[in-house]
Amino acid sequence: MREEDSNWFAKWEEELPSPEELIPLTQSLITPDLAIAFDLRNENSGQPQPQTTPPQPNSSAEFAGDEPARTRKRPRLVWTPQLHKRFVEAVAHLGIKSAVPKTIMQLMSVDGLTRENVASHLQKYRLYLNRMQSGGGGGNVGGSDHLFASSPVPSHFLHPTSRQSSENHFIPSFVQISTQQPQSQFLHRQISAVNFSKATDQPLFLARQSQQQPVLRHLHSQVTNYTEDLETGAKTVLTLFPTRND
DNA sequence: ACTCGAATAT
DNA sequence: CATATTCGAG
Repeated sequence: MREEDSNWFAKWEEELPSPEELIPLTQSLITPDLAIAFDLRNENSGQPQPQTTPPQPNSSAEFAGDEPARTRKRPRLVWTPQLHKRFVEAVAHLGIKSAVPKTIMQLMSVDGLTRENVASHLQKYRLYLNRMQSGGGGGNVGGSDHLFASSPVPSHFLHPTSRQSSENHFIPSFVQISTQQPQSQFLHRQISAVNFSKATDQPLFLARQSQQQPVLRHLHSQVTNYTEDLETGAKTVLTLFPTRND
């Protein structure tokens, strides 16, 4: 079971779009301590950067003095099943009602993913949901919902009957710690510290290594078992995402 | 000023 | 068809 986890992650990693640009979004959330703790070094120590990146309009004259404005033309985002899955998970945790592009995007925490990307996908996803409840339970799978069909639709997505506000049902969070250094323990301590100190009121810091900058987010959460995994491997990923019963 | 979201464009 | 962009609300 654990292998599966690492597998899905590996795949997920490959899916990451836009390797070049980062959304500055959360940088301000990064505390000095964490910044240090997660000290990202892209020393390609063992993990190359595969990225099935779509053709990027990057030829050769791009970096120069010109700065990588994020207002550049990004390649079309391809919603792979993995990406969509993450999307669904995010929506599920936010609650179908309160899930809006910005929040979803933040939860997904996918490098390079924009609010527009999510908005567009969300629009389509909603249509899919409607079309699905209208069509009744009769499983008429039109030939075009393959992507959406690839990820199970949480039950509460379909019934409008109130209830099920779901917000802090589960704690969506994931942490990627990339460290092959003796830092690992130090790292997890940092995380714990942050988590515990603010646990009462909230935030836990989510971290994920990206190209050059760490992306950290805070969510109210109760981290459960990351230490375990952390100790286990040098490079570990733990996801406390859905997992109802596990 | 910002973000949603339906409509529209590519 | 899938994704992007536009643009009028709130």
